[in-house]
This record gives sequence, C-alpha cells and structure tokens, in this order.
Amino acid sequence: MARGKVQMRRIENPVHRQVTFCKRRMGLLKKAKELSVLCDADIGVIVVSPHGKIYDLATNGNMQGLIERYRSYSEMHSESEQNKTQAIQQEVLALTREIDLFQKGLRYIHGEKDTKHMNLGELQALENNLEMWLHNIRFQKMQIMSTEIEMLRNKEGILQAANDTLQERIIEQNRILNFSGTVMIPQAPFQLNMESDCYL
Amino acid sequence: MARGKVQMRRIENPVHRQVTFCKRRMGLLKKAKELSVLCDADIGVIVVSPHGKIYDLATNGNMQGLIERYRSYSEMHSESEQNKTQAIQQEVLALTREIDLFQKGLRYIHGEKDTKHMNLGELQALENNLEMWLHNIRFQKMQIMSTEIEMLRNKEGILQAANDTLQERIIEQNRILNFSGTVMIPQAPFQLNMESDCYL
DNA sequence: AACTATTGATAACA
DNA sequence: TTGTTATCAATAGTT
Repeated sequence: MARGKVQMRRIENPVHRQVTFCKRRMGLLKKAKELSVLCDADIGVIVVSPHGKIYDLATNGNMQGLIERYRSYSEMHSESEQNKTQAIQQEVLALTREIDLFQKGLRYIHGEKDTKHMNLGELQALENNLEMWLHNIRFQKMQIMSTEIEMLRNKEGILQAANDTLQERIIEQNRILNFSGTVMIPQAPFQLNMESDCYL
Repeated sequence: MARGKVQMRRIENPVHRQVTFCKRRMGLLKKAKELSVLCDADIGVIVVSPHGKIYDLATNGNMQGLIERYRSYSEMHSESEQNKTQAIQQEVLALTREIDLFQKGLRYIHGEKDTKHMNLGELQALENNLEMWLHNIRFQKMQIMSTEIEMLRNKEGILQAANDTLQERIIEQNRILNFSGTVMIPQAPFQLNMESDCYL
C-alpha cells in the first residue's frame, strides 16, 4: 500500500495493529458503501475487533432484514444450518437424558433409596455403568482386605497347631504321672474348642 | 478510480454496472480478508446483487456464529430468540464437558491407567463424584468384611487364651513332676510364639 | 491526528 | 467473465 509492501499476516505490534484496524475498517466500510451506491447492491458488513467490539454497516439501514434474506438463501442452498439447529436440539436432548441418568443414579446412591423415579432401563444402564466404574476400585480394596484375612487365617492355623502340640504334651505328661502314680491331675476340660465353646 | 474519477452514484449502463459490481465485490471481499488477517478481526460480509444473488464472506468460516454475536450485541434487550439459541449452545457446551468428564473417568477406571489426558480439575471432579457414588457400596462391602475380620480376631484371641491356659497347665505339671523327682521331661520349646516363630 | 511516498484497486478498453 | 494498463484511492510509516 504505501511506504513499503505489507506482509499478509497478523501485525504483531499492538499499536500498529490498532491503527491499521481503524484505518482499514473505515476503508472497508467506505468500499462497501461505494459498491452499494454504484451497483445498486444491498450490503451488510459486520466487523468484530479482537477485543469484541462490533462495528457494522447495512446499506439499506436494516441489518436484520439482510440477515433474514441471507438465512433464507443459506438454508435454501445448504440445509446444514437448519439441520444443525435440529441436530443441536437433539444433542441437547440426548445429553440431558444421559446427565439425568447420572443425576438420578447419584441421588439413589447418595441418599434416598427411592427408586420409583427411575425406570427399568435407567436402572439397567446405571447398573452397567457402575459395575464398570467400580470394578477397579473394588478390586484394589478387596486385595488389601483379602491380604489381612489371609494373614489372620494363618495366625489361626498356627495357634491351632500350637494348641494341638500343647495338648499332646499334656496328655504325655498325664500318662507319665499316672504311670508313676504319685499325683492325679484333673483331666477335663483343657481342650478349648472353637465351635463348641465360643459360637452358639 | 482509474482512467477518470468516478461519480459516486448508481452506474446507469447495465454492462458497466455489472462489470464494476464484479470487480468491486471481489475487491471488497479481499479487503475484508486482509483486515481480518492483519488485525485479527472477525469479519462477515453479505452482498446482495440487484438480481437477488447473494455473495458472502465469513472470515472465521461461520457466518451464523458471527450473526449470533452481532444479534446479541445489537439486541441486548429482546432475549426471545437469539439468547435462547445462545443458551442452548452454552448448555450443549456444559453438558458436553460434563459427559466428557464421565467418559474420561470411565476410560480411566475401565482400562488405561493413562491419566495424562485428564487435567487436575477434571481428576478432582471425578474423584469427588466417585467418592460420593462409592460411599454406599463401599460401606456395605466394608461391613461384611469387617465382620469377618472381627470374627477371625475373636478366634485369634480365644486360641491364644487356650494356648496360655495349656502352657500354665504344663508348667504346673512340670512342677509336680520335678517335685516328685521321678521323671525329667525336656522343657523347651513348648511355647509357640506368633512373632518369633512364624513371621521373619 | 495529519502527511505523503508507495502500493493496491480499478475504469475503461479489448 | 478475464486481462491489460493508465490512473486514482488507500494506506504504512513517519511526524
């Protein structure tokens, strides 16, 4: 343009960029007006600055009408917009249903046991989801607790074995004592049995 | 502009008008693109020819979005139509984010342990959700397993008590035997100790 | 914001 | 429509 060719890329210097934005924006709107007048065209221009400020021009003075014309034209030549709106609404519906499922499940899990507000399909989906989600955490928890149970069972076995050994020793001592005939030691009860003594 | 200054009024010659329309229209769109690139602005241009043919340019590739922004700017009071659309879009965004969180969490829980695709906030939200969700199930599981652990600990205590009783009885018998002086029974080891004998 | 050397746009023509 | 070119308009860098 002037005093040096300009590279067609974003002007990094913010001051230069702002000045150029101002000048070229005015130039663009002027060009639009000129085209409109010279060629009897209907033109709308919308410019949004990087900071969000909006400048506009509608040569017929009615941007809304122009937009409506553009829309009807756009929808005629590509049904994508109309379908996009429909698709968006359907997407909202689907997402809302999905969220709703989670919400209901959350409510159910969290506090109220009332499942009357969930139908069978929702409960089935929730169950499937939770099953997958819980698998990992459940597994870790189980591992830890299983380890402790195993350890306790080992203790139990060891103590039982010690108990048995001690009983055998007592029997042997009693046999010797009875043989020597010196002293009689009462025999029963010295066997403490889990099932008979402690439970039921 | 060239080969003679042009009067700023409608070109009556239809051929001239058509040629000028074509050239200036291209020029206008080029200027718009340049302004967009140079100044990082978002620009939309709609040109309607006298015959109703529509040419357009949207520098961000989405004229509808630009129009929505323009409408929200120009009609900040009538929130009937465009704000509804905006609200729907925001709703879609929020719901999508929420679903995305669940999806990512599901992926995490389900198989891949790669958490690099989840940021801190997402992980935090997921953790909070799962914590609430798991609370009930975890509680039930814990109750069952705690019962078993408690039972095993009782067993342990009972067996230990039996063990102690049996040891006392052996000591007593040994004392009697030693006192009578008839037979010497080897003393050690008859105390099986959990810590010293079984672990490490 | 104003100035001006240059570049870019384009009116007329083909 | 497209291409050429003489001319004018827009504007980049500077003040």
